[in-house]
Amino acid sequence: MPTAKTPAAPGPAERARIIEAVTRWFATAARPLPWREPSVSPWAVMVSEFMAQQTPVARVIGPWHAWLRRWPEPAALAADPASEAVAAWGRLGYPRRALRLHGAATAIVARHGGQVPAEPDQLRALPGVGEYTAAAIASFAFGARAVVLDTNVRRVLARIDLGRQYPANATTAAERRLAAQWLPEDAATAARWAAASMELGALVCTASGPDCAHCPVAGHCRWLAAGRPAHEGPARRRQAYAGTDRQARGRLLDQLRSNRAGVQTEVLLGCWEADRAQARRALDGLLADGLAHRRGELIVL
DNA sequence: TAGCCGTGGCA
DNA sequence: TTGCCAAGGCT
Repeated sequence: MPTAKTPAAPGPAERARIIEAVTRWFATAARPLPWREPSVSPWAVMVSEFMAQQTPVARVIGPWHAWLRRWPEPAALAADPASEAVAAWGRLGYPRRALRLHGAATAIVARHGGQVPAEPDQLRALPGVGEYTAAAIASFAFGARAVVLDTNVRRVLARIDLGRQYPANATTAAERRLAAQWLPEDAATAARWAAASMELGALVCTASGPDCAHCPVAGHCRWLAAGRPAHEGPARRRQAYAGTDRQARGRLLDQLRSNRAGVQTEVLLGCWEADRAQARRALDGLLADGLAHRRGELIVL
């Protein structure tokens, strides 16, 4: 057990020094992600944010390029059927995001003249855009001052400011207030801090095996100073996957993606042999979600 | 609000 | 091999 005592939380002056150090680190250590290029459109940033929801950034890069070649602006995507978006989503996972991105593009055409809105409230109203994604688009695409609170930033703040290994299971109001305290007044600095603190969490202050030896703010971290105490409280629940309805849905959808002309219901159900009732449940779910459709005797995307 | 919703890489 | 976890959102 750690014996070191947790130092006091950083005040405004120390926060400013930490922000300065992290943004300076970011200037040299940032990954060259294509959607960070100054020339990319808000739409391109938005696509990257949808794809990166719960998906490792490295896996997003290829599909992101292909997506924007095919649909360089919201109107182009909105003009195609949603099933094309689901097919192009490929194996990124959580295919409902493809449906939502298509819905968001449609809404952008309907409500915003085909231009991605800059206002967080208008972004937040789009399908698939929650608190995080709205703030991320506002910040990264428009340089706005927004509280960008993703899993990386939550972990960084939990360690630096709270002295804890992990944040709570779900984002709390207290966490949002804390993140707001960290937000620099100046919009440009705030946007840099948002990107830099996320990158620190992704590259250095990782969930498991954080690289404190190379952390630019190791000297300011309450968790490190306290001897890196282990997480207290209930273990973070992880959902099982093998053998679940989710896996069955994924299997069925994979068949539909590779057979765009359609698949006989019986053949489709047959690709999940383990549990007939579960296969049926998965198909019903896909149909209900609009990820699959009946076309005569066939099931199609 | 807790449970759902895919997929794959890595230790 | 098995478990962990990754730029969340929705109900």
